[in-house]
Amino acid sequence: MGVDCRRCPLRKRRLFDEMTEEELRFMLGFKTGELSIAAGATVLLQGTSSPQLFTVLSGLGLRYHTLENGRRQVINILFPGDFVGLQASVMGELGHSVEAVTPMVLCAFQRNDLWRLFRHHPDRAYDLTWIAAADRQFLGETLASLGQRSALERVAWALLRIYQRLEAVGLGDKGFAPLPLRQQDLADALGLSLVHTNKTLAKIRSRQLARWQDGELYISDIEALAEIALVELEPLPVRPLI
Amino acid sequence: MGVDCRRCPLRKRRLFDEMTEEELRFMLGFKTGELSIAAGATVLLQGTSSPQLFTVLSGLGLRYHTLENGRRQVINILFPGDFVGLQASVMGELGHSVEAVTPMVLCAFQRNDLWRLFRHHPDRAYDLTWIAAADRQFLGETLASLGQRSALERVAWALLRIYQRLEAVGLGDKGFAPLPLRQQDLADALGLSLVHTNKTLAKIRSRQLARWQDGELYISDIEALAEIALVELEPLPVRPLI
DNA sequence: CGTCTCGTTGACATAATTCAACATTTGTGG
DNA sequence: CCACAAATGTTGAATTATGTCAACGAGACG
Repeated sequence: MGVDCRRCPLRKRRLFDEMTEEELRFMLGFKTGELSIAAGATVLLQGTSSPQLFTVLSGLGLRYHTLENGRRQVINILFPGDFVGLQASVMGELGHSVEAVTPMVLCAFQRNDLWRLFRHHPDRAYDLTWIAAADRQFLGETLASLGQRSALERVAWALLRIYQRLEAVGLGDKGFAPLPLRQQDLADALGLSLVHTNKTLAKIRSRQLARWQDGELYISDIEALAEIALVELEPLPVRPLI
Repeated sequence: MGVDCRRCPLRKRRLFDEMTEEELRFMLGFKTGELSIAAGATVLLQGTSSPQLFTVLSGLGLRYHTLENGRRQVINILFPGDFVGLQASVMGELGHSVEAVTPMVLCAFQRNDLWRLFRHHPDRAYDLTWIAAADRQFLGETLASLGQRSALERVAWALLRIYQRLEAVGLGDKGFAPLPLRQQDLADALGLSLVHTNKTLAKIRSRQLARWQDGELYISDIEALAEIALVELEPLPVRPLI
C-alpha cells in the first residue's frame, strides 16, 4: 500500500520535527491507505463531507473557496507535508475544495481514527492542533496581503513564500524550484486579475528579482524581494508531520 | 475571581454546545483567572509570547496583523465565546495582536495546563481542534471576500456576518445589535480605505438594506443583503465553548 | 472655548480591471 | 503528417473601482 511511514521521504526534511519510535509506530497504524490522483482532479469538494483525512506526500494542490457567482479564491497552495481535511472531519462540512495541480500522492487516514488519536495519543493530537494554529497564522498573513499589499507587493510576497516552502521540503535549491502552476492560479490566490498578475510578474522579471517561466521559479535577489514583500526574511518554523 | 463557569452566561446561548457535568468540573479547574481590560488596551502583542489563553466573556476585540510599514489588517472581530491565544501557546510566537475595542472581560487559562487538557481530556482537546478548524474555515471565507468581492459586496458580507454572530450570542435581536466599532476598524478588516468604506455604507443605507449609526447596527433587509454578499443565509453552526 | 476624534462629502489621482488581439505550445482527429 | 482547436502567456488601450486629498460638521472632553 505505497510508502511505509518508516521510509517516508518527507520526515527527513528540515521543515519537519523528528518523530519518536513510538509515534512512528502509531502512524503506521493510523495510515490506512494512499490516494494517487491525476493532475486536475478534485480531492475534496466544497459543501461535502469526507470520511478521509490526508497528508500530501508528493505533488502540488490548491485549496480554494468558491463563491455563489462562480468566482474562486485560492486559499493556499498545498505542498508536500500539508495536512488536509481536518475541517471536514471535525466540523462535518467542508468550506473549500481541494484540487490537484500536478499528479499527487496523499497518505489517507480514517476520520474515525481521529478520535482514537485524541484519546490515546495526546502528543499527536497536540501536533494536530499545532498544525491548525500554524495554518491560521499563515492565513492571517495572507489576509494582510490581500487587504494591505499592492499588486507588486503581493506577487513578491507570494513568490517568496512559495519558494521558502518548496525549499524547506527539499524541492528547491539555490533559488531554483519547480512551480507548475498557471498564472491564473496565482492570480486567484492573490485576488488579482490574470492580466495584472502577468504584468506584475513581468515587472519583477525586468527588475531581475525573480523569474517564473515554463513551470520553474528562480529567485535571484531574495533580499530585495523580501523588502518589497514587506516581510522579515527568516527560516520557516519547524513543524510536526502527521 | 469573577464569573463561576457554572454560572457562565455564555453557555446557554444557542451558539454553543451543551456541556456535560464532567466538562464543567474540568473547566472550573482550568480557568485560573479573569482579565478585565479597558477599551483600547492591548491584550496580546504580535511577535511576543504569552503564558495565557483566553476566552472572551464579554466585550468586543480586534485581532490584527501589522505589516512592516505599519499598515494593519484586521483579521477578525472577537466576540464573546471566541478563544484567543492558542497560537502563542502552541507555536511560541504570535502572528497578530489583540486589542479591546470596548471594555472586555476574558477568562484566563494557563498555557501549561493546555498539555494537561490534551492528556486527560481528549474531548476538550477535540473541541479545541474543532474551534481552530472553524476559525480557519471562516478565515477562508474572509479571504474570498478580500480577494473576490467588490467593496459593496464586502461591506454587505461583513455586516451580515457580524449581525449573525452578535445575534447568536444574544446581543442582537430583530435586526438590531450593538456594534461599537469605528468605520476605520471595518475598513481595516475589509482592506478598503476609510473613505470608500464610508461611501459604501452610505449606499447600503440609501438602499434601505441596513444602517449602522451611533454604535448600533440595524439590518432591515437581510435577504437582500445576503444576495449582495453572495452568501447563503443559514444559521451559524453550533460550536463548543472553552 | 479650543482641541480631539469620528463621520461625511466632493474633487481628483491612480491602481487595477476589462477588453481585445496575437504568439506559442500542446493535443487531437482527419 | 497536417489542420485545427484549446490552453496558456503576453501586450496595448480604454474603462472603472477604489484610493488620496481636502474640507467641514458634530459631538466629547478637558
